Amino acid sequence: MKPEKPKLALLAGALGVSVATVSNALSGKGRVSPELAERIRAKADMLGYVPSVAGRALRTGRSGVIGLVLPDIGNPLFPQIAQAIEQAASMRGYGVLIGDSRGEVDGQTQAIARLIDRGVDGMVVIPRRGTRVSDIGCPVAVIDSPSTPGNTVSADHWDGGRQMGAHLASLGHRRVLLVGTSPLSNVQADRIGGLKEGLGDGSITETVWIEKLEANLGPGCPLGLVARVAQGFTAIATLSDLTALRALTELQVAGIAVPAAASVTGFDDLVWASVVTPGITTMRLNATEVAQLAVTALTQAIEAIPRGELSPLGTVMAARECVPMQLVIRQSSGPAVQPSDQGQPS
Amino acid sequence: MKPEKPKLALLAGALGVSVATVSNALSGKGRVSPELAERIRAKADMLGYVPSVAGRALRTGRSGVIGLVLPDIGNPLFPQIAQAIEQAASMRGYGVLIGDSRGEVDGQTQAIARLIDRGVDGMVVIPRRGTRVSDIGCPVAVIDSPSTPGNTVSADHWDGGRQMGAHLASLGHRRVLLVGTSPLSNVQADRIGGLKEGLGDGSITETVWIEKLEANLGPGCPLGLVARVAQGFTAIATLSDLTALRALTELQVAGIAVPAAASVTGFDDLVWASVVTPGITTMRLNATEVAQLAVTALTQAIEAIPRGELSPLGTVMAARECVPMQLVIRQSSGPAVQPSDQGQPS
DNA sequence: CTGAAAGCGCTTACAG
DNA sequence: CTGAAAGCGCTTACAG
Repeated sequence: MKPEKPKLALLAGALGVSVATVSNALSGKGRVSPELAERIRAKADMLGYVPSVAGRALRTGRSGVIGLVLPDIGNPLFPQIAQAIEQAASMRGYGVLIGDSRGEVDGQTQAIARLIDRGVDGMVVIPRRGTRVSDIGCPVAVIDSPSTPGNTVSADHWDGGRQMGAHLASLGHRRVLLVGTSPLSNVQADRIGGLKEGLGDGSITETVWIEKLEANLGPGCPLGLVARVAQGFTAIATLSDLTALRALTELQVAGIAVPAAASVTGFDDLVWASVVTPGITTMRLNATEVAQLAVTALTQAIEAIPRGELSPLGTVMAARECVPMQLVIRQSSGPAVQPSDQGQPS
Repeated sequence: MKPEKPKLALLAGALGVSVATVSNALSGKGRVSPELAERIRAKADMLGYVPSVAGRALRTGRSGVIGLVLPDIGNPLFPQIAQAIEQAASMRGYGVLIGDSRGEVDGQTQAIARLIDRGVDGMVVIPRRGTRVSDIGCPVAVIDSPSTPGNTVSADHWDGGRQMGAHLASLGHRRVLLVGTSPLSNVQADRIGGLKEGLGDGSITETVWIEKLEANLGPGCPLGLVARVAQGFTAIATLSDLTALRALTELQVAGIAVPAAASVTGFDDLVWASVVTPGITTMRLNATEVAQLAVTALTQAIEAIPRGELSPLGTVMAARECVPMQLVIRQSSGPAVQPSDQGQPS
């Protein structure tokens, strides 16, 4: 039923002009009289002509595809970022090829290599903790934290921390437990720094790294928050919504009311933050904007490469951008309880 | 520094043979003496030769890329599936292009069209609720539920429900509240059916659809579970881990101990199910196996198309496969409380 | 067993 | 303003 997928030659034949002219008309390179161009465009639409990506790629040396390299699935941010990247890319006419690191240590390197072999024009990489993206033969946009050396686009994790710290301080919290997973993460380090700044000098903080805790007590061990609250901590400021969830339920089960007896906060505004009771106060990450910046910077870097040249080794996009995070206040944070306890922090 | 990316001609030149022979040797089509083939392979490895996908695609009419069409981000299953698909595909030499439906109604159709225009050889689609994937011009593998008409690969959601129902029945639960989001979902309908079967005739169930509840009470409204427990329901069997989380925290905040006073179960074993206290009893979905089946069926369908032919309209893979789900018992389910209440279910 | 040649569908100097 | 021709890097009949 459906007619053969139309090629350039078919279109040209149907119009009685050369393929060169059709190509020029459709790519809008000028060189064609307005009337003819219009006729050609109309016919192309009518026949549903779409240029073959293979033909174009072979001729131009550009695939029109970018790669998206992600750390392993552990990061629940993945869906938002992936969706946002895809949307931003397709608005600019690029496809997005998945390059998953699979949680293996050198998975990232392999994923990058696979993408290069597939001929991507460039890639967006969200590096694994502690990894640096070294010179690879194509433009790269890195999404990480502002304190990452080199050019990256990121949310302003430090300022997000500062906002959250200020929020807690304004509620009267002076003794705050900070809970993260790994001190090696640039993102988490930024958040911690901002949190301390926002809480101000009058506050006492202590930091718990789950990775270390679990190395001793086993995965999924209790975080010992009940004891911490007894010690006088009035707020648990976590560095991710997943940790916040863990903290929230650990307290609830022990009969410690949130936020009446202790506040709990998260980061990123992931799906469950708003679903849980009480809703989790968190910092929203605007994935759409981060993706937009990354893709814009990347495609500009790609398109800046002169035709036919290979990209300079280790091209990294020129941008260094930072988008603000936004405080989302829900019920899990409230006024600090009166200090009714004289225990020392251990 | 790095040498030019080697092309076939370069390899051939370096070895003093024709490009045809190099091509034949590397593709293992026979036709080349074992010794020569070995020499060619060695040289190719040494130079790091990787065939240009564009050249190959143009010549063979195959892109070596499959599309992955996903419903909007709401589905937290996304990461697992995407990762598993990518892995299965790359094992078979295929790349994976993202096609996100963006949550719009006709986003799915648009995503499919974009992928076709990009020249994918076939695609895996996880359809939006109620959508049927109609004839599109390439092979398709659909991941949905076994009760979806047409060929699909899926987890055995019905049997998963049955297992969960049996688990609850064995703990003495006779009055179980079923909580899902939408009755239009094939997956959820299967799970409900299985649940009822597993609970057996001796049980009373009632079903709550969050979509309807929220249409009246607004998004994020309480599920009214406290009242249900007072009515004598001893278990809340939800159809997803996100709903389980919502139920769990709603009960905890009201001081209803889980599982001492009521059990809560979920589905899919998503990341938070094991992080929360108490851990959520759930049915694990083996995304890796589902993806493997889908990709295998898809690539077989692709490779069954004779060279140069376009795929028969609306080719759908031949397979209809189903992988079992696995019960994961955690602390959120326990023995039913003694019936101490004579209220009628409303 | 090996090679010369054609051609996949485009885009782009170059002529006219 | 328009067209004829070359060529991007492969694979595949077809000859030898």
